[in-house]
Amino acid sequence: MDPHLLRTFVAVLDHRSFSGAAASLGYTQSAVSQHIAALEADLGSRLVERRPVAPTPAGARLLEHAPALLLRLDAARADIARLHQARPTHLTLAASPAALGPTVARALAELRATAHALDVEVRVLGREAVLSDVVGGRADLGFVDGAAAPSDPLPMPDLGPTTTLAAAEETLAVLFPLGHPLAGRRTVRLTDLAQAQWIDAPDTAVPLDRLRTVCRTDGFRPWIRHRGTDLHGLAALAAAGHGLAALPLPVAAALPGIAAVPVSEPRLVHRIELVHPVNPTAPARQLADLIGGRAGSRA
Amino acid sequence: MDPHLLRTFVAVLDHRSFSGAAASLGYTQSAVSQHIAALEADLGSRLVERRPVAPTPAGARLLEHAPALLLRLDAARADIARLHQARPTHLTLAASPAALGPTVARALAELRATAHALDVEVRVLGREAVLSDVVGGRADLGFVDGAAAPSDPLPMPDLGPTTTLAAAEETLAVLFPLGHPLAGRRTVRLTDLAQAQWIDAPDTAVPLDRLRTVCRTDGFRPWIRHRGTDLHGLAALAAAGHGLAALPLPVAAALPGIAAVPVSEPRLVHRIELVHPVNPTAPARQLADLIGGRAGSRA
DNA sequence: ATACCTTACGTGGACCGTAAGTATC
DNA sequence: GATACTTACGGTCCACGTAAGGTAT
Repeated sequence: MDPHLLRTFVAVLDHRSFSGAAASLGYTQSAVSQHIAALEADLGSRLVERRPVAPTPAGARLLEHAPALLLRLDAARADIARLHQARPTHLTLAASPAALGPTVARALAELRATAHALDVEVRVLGREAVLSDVVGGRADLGFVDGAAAPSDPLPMPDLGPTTTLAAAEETLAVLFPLGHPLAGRRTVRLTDLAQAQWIDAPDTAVPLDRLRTVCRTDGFRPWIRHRGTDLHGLAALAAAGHGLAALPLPVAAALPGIAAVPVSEPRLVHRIELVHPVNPTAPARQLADLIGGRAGSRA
Repeated sequence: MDPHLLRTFVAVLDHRSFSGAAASLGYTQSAVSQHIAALEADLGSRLVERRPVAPTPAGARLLEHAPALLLRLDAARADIARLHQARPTHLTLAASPAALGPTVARALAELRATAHALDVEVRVLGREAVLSDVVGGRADLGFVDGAAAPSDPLPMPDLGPTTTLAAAEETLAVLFPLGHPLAGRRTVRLTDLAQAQWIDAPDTAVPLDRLRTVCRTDGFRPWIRHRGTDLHGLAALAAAGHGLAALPLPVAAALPGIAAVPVSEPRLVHRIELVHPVNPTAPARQLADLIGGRAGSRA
């Protein structure tokens, strides 16, 4: 179970092709074939079905472990790298789009007021990409958003040694096109909207499966899919009536062409969590302290 | 970062010796030296201080990742192995000593009444060993005990894909020697005992650092150390006045030579959690269902 | 017929053991 | 000076690329 073999295993199933995986990893098809054969021999099970390429049951099990293993391997390397290349004038943030609201912006402004000559970079990414950037050392600090019951934590995948901190709780809102019958309402009940047409925008809005979980329903079925992390594109879709989406009120209220209506039932908040490694860089720690001092922390 | 290198890295720091690690792994000292050198070259940091052998700061970071990585590697292998060697008439349980109380015993008896010819093996181990046996496929089901606030989960290290279930909540008790001034009390307050002499028996009783956490104090200092998983040995130490220990009341009450006094403050329970892989064997699933049906489950 | 994966084979490098070297107690 | 880790060196095995061989669409 060499990590290289696991990496090509994951790549093969990502690309659904041996040759595609080979190209993306800089191997020949032959090498990829040999990697998969070696893994299958080692584990004593066929892992990949060929033609078409798909995981067998055993392969599916391995797929539950392999990405986490590779991520953690990167995390270990990044943790050690951070020890001798701490650049105190650089700060790289990774954030999901809806996490970049007034709370984070204000704290960042406050930090820059005290620390001049701070070189800040912000990367807007999907949720898993934010976490993998933080864990892999490509970002000093991450902000991830989601919906949850008040003061409940967001569910986080296994991250290894990191620190998580509640950064903000905001009102959750639903985006309606301006002419929509509910667009004028002061509040809406999310459960009433379970059967509506929704935009499946897992990296920008609150993911639909998350809405299903917190509302304990199997509604919120996707009507149109939105990939990427573009809030205005999402707003344009919503404005044109392609479906509904859930966002934090402070972010939603600033979007053009739509009406943002707060959610009253069930009692939910839009929550932003800050994630940083256990040995953060100096500016990352300062920003975390600024936000933590305001919002209260948890392990 | 080959897993073999990580394994010898962990072994070297466990043994605090290159030659010791070599002996335990079946390598020569030379190979171990080369492994560490390869790791250090790969990560660009000295990881191990020699003479005496100890982790450098970078090595300490790696030590936070390496055991979890190796455990998860075993878990992946075990998950796949379980797919084609499910033996429906065997059931191997792993449990920490204080988890093997009446709740588990009764459920097991109930299972054996319905499933005849079931070949049961019980392994009593320390907490981490229980988890690593379950995750590594050496046990079908694990029971881990600990102290927590009522209906709070026990803190679990990263286990990868497993299912955890609250198996029982019992009264927490403190063991006193029979002549002790507090031995006759109906209840005691744990916070009053923070400065007492305690037995440090992390694999048998509730670990002292756990008591410190739930009581939010830095008391509960170890007075004598107890290694292994022997409840009667622990009771003998307590009976002879070598220190106090915390155990679940149903278990403590059955021990000879000591007085078991329930804890009234802070509000704590002794909790037992059941851990099993996501694809359990048939008997393991039956036992988990028996216990889950009685105690209520959680993700 | 043609992608696409597998197998055969040769070379270069990685890994381990033996043995000599070096540093620390 | 003894113990314990490091370095040098050689043999073996493994992993990759090239190229030929299957196989299913």
